[in-house]
Amino acid sequence: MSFINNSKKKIALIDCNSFYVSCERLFNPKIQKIPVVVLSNNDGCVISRSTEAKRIGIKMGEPYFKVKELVKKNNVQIFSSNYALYGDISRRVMKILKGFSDKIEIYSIDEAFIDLSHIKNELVEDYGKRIKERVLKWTGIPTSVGISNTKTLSKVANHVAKKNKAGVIFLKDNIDEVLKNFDISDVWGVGKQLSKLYLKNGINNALKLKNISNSWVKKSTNVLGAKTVMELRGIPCIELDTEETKRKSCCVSRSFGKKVQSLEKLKESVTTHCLNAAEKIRNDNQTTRSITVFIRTSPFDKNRRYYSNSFTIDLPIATNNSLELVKTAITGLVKIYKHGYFYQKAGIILSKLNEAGEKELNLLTPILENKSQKLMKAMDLTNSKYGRNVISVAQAGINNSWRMRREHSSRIDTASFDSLPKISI
DNA sequence: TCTGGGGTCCTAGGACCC
DNA sequence: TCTGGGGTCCTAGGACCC
Repeated sequence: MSFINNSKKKIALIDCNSFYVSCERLFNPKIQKIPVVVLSNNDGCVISRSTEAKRIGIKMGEPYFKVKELVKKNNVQIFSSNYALYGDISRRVMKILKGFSDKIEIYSIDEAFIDLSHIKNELVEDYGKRIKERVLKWTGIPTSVGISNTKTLSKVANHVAKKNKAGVIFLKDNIDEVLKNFDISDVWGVGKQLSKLYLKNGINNALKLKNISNSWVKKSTNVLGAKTVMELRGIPCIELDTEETKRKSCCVSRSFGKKVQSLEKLKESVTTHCLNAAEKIRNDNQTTRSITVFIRTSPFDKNRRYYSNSFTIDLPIATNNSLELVKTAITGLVKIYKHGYFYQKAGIILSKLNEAGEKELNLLTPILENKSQKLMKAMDLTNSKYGRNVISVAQAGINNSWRMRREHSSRIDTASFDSLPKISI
């Protein structure tokens, strides 16, 4: 029997405030104090809001067309998302965080857990403040820091820190008081379905969830539900994942700027997605043994019949060859395409990913691979040098009418001096 | 007119085997 | 007419996350 002393464990969650908005603000002094929102791909939904935008009632995830009035009335600045920019800023933030603890889990583009167990209790809040200050000073990105002894509690602490002036909370005493005022649906790991279940049973805040009986949770939910409860009690159940593991699947999909009816146009988009996915896994030195293609009409359109379908094809030999993947995906697409529908989205998923170079036993592989590998390498090199999709395949089409809308892009490029704000003295 | 995209993990159930 | 039990592996679909 072994004892793990968890009483000293301290996990910090550093979360960038309104991350995408903050990134846009770095390069645009005029939008510092006014309401700003960033839209999802295709200018579809609101996915990042400044405090000012939250205050005037723009909700997270709301479709853009529903808030257009509000936007107009309040002179809200709108941006299409620019993931190249956000990814770049994110890497800079994470690099700084790594300087504070090598036990770090980069949890998403805008947040990371770090282990601060080595810092004494009485110093840890100050340490959190130093992290926040350094990230702000070196990147310009504001963050909130929540510290407690499990990941779930540090999420709670972070929530509280976001509303707190200092922006840093070490949640150690009065935990129950905080949990009592913490909405059940805001608890990490409690989504729509679990919320519904808990509310039905009178569990409407985090404290009630913490005090629920073990047998009830196990019976009514699953292991994840039980883990959340334990974590609220201060017992670490969700380990810090410090390994930088490679992805297990790779999905590329897009909604269309305009609804698509023809098989030809669907082929163009599926081809484009395949090329991008193949490039991604080649970048990670991976190969795939299974490709899924899917298409669907809009689930929101009540006037037309809904159709959604997918087709998965297992590949006899693991590959990351663009041409081969395109060919396979198209045969799948043809099987599920139905004439007469207004398609809204298409995509592909590569799964059963493996490390490339783990050779399979097949006599033909070496000869076939050599030639195509050289072609792929040349393609990737050209595209990274001269811009994405400079080299493509004919099937992907050009000037496609189905491509996504992106009408509010700031077009900021961190590799270009032109993007820097100019100061006149 | 207009409603994102990319992941992970878990579970139930089927296929298969001895 | 009677028709086991237990194990593994795989997959699709659901729930959750940001």
